[in-house]
Amino acid sequence: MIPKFLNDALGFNIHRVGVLFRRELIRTLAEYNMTPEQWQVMATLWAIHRPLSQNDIVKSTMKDKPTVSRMIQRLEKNGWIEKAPDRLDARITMIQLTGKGSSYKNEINKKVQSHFAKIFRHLDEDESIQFETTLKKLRYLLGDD
Amino acid sequence: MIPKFLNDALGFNIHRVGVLFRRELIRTLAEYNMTPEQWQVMATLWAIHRPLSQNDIVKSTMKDKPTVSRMIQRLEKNGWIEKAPDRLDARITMIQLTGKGSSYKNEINKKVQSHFAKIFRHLDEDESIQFETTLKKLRYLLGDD
DNA sequence: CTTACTTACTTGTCTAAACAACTTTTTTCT
DNA sequence: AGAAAAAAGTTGTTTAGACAAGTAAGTAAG
Repeated sequence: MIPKFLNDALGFNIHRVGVLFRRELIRTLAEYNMTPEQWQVMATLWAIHRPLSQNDIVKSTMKDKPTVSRMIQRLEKNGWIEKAPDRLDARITMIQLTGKGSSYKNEINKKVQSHFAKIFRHLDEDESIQFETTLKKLRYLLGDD
Repeated sequence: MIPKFLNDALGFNIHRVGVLFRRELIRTLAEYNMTPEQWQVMATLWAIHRPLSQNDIVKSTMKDKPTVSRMIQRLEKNGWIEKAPDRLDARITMIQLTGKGSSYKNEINKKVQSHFAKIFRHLDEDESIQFETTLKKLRYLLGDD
């Protein structure tokens, strides 16, 4: 049984660390005019190597449809991606990287990687693994599939 | 569907758990027409037992001045708090609970407590403590005072 | 076939975070 | 005392999340 004060502290600290983490990432990505959330979408496209429907992006990013819809509009406006209607199903909009979108993959990912690494190199391996395990358990408990 | 490197990134998981946690809290608080962020401000006022300046709230909630300014406007509009100018320093706006704001303390906090408890009772005590320790270390590393 | 349902996506509204720029009031410095 | 700096709040703009409601296209069922 976890003491009441600890429950509070856990919820509070998770949120607080998440906020701090995001704030640093904002500054890391600012020079590319890209937000952490947009990076998340780009990282998915970079990883999968093929066009994805908006709905695929909804599923893989844990964002809702309106949020993805508007993020896609902004990524398109900034020239990172482009939309193409699906040939077989007119409801579907496929999203693919532009030349610019593809070309920045390594540069941006390298910066983000070192942003992550800068923080986590201070944790030893056991601690990282344990932390990760608990996070994944929490994700599961919170119904994240 | 989530790219593996992303799924494995600690930073990503921290954020994801934070988002899931907040989502549940939104539903817990919806019946009071209160957001998790507004609850955070109310919880601070409930805990301190005396009026706070907006700047005190800025410091204790890790939010910036514009965010707090507008949150205070909404909390006031919904009758949870009221503003009063400071007698000695005309720059300062003191924030205090209304009767309504005070009266809901126990009811709302109880709901939030059980929201937290529902998740964390699945972690044993050692795991909770280790997790908490790592979170605090990360907060420190991220420059949170 | 056409009515109903489902899927994919968009639009609108509200709240919040980040950042810049601003006003007003107080403090500091010379 | 007067100018400069700092502190406390506010306002504006952009992005994002949550939720409700909508459109358009495809599927299923009578």
